Amino acid sequence: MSEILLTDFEKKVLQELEKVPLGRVTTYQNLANKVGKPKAARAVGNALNKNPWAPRVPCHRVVKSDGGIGGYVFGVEKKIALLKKEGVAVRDERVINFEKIVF
DNA sequence: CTATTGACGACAT
DNA sequence: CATGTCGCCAATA
Repeated sequence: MSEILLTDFEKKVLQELEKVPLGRVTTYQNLANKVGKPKAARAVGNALNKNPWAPRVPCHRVVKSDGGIGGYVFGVEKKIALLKKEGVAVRDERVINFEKIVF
């Protein structure tokens, strides 16, 4: 049963997130900007939290604009582990490879 | 419609 | 650099 229980805003966010290639990370602010609402970074985070396709969409590649790890439905620790595995350097819940961020 | 909440951001201290 | 305060937006009760 596949029905859309998501709003346009959430759909846009998830669609943009799907475009993020492996080994790279994006920011909530950047996603918000892509959906046409550069000030809705907070709402973007909420959208990911409701994300029904957690593993399908790379929600673990989203970090805060200042390099913070942010959050993760399965636990921040899990998110960090995944990022490191994909080639993103992280240290104390903080992304180091800022160059790896997709703008 | 109003109030509350939340994976955020920028700025002040 | 860490913490606190305000602002901004969308979803939900």
